[in-house]
Parts: sequence; C-alpha cells; structure tokens
Amino acid sequence: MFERLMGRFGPQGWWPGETPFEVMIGAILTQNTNWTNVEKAIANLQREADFSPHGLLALPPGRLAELIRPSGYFNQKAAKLRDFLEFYLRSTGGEKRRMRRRPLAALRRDLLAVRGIGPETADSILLYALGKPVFVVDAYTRRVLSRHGACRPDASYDELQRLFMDHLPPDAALFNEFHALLVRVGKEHCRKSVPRCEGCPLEGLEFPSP
DNA sequence: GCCCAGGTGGGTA
DNA sequence: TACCCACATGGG
Repeated sequence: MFERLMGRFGPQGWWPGETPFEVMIGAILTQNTNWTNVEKAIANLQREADFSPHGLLALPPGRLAELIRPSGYFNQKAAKLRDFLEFYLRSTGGEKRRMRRRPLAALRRDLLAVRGIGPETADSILLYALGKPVFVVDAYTRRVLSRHGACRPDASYDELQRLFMDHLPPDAALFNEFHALLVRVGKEHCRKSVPRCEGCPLEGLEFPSP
C-alpha cells in the first residue's frame, strides 16, 4: 500500500505547522473539522495572542473561543485548549524538550488523561509534534482500508493501529508519510459519497482475510 | 439546501 | 460493552 501511494502521490510534507507547539494546537483544533478552517483559527491566535502557551492561557476564555470560532465546536475546543495548555506547561516546566524525553507509554497515557484528547489527537501529537514512532489512525484510515478489504468497517482504533505497527518497522518518518498518504487517497479516491474508488492506486491489492 | 470535514466525552441500557 | 447524541463553522 505504502509503495503504491508514495509512487502515485509522493511525499506529503506533513504536518502543516511551524513548531511542535503549533502542531499540538492544530491537532486539537482539527478534530472533525476541515483543515482550512483550522488555519483561520490559528491565524487569529497568532495575530491576537502571539501563539505562546502563556499568551493563550492569559486570554479570557470567551475571547479564546471567539478567536477559534472558524474551527467549529469553538466553545468545546476552547475548554479543551485550556486544559491542554495547563498540561503542556506542567509537562515542560519551561523546558520544551522535556516532554519529548519522557517514556512513550507514560506520555501517551498522560495525554489521553487530558480532557479533549482522545487516541487520534494523542497519537497525532506524539508522531507529528514529537517525532515518536506511533501510527495515527483516523476516519480515512478506516474507510480506505475497509474499502479495500484490509479490515472490517467497524475495526477499533487499537486494532487498526496494531495492524500497521505490528507489520512495519517503528519508523516515525514512515508512519508520518503513510498516514498522510492515506488521508490523500481517502480524499481523492475513497470518498464517503462515492462507493467506487475510481482510478485508485490501491485497486487490485490483495490482503489476507482478517 | 445538503453533505462533508485529519473526534471526543457524556449519557443510557 | 454498545449505541446515541451534542458540539459548529465553512467549503463544494
């Protein structure tokens, strides 16, 4: 799958964010939301609050919600962002590299304990912000794989994650590209409304039955 | 107007 | 565990 996708689309250059911190904020804001809407919200935060953890946390909660309005679910996401910012400051204690140095399993567990961070957001932060070899599963991953008979349509997050991580080397660069490519092919060929994958580069691949 | 978008947490049985 | 639901904007 990876070779076919890479051959068709080439490197995707993910994640679209300047700093690890920006990637983390983007990971929360993009939950069930189009990335272009997230870009508007991030632009607002950069313009109005210098995009620093302390700067964002210093905003009145209502103001924060107003700034991220374009990303949708803005009231919920404002509360999630504040909870995450508290966690971020606690975890780094002013020393940004501290989070990256922690053992992976413990860090993932602590991320999942933050209100508003579920498995996909936690793993996106681990992989795309911190460079950890963790495979990110999302709606596209499930749809693309089930369309091509590589998993059941109702496969769980952990099940899908294991499918990749048990069969690939723990390589963050590989996981980064693979997930981004799955999103790309999901958008262009395995769309929800189009049951046929017209011209899909994965056409004809065979998988062992689950 | 309608569908969709890089989910998550709370409630209920 | 297995559903069901609220949350919300913006683009095609």
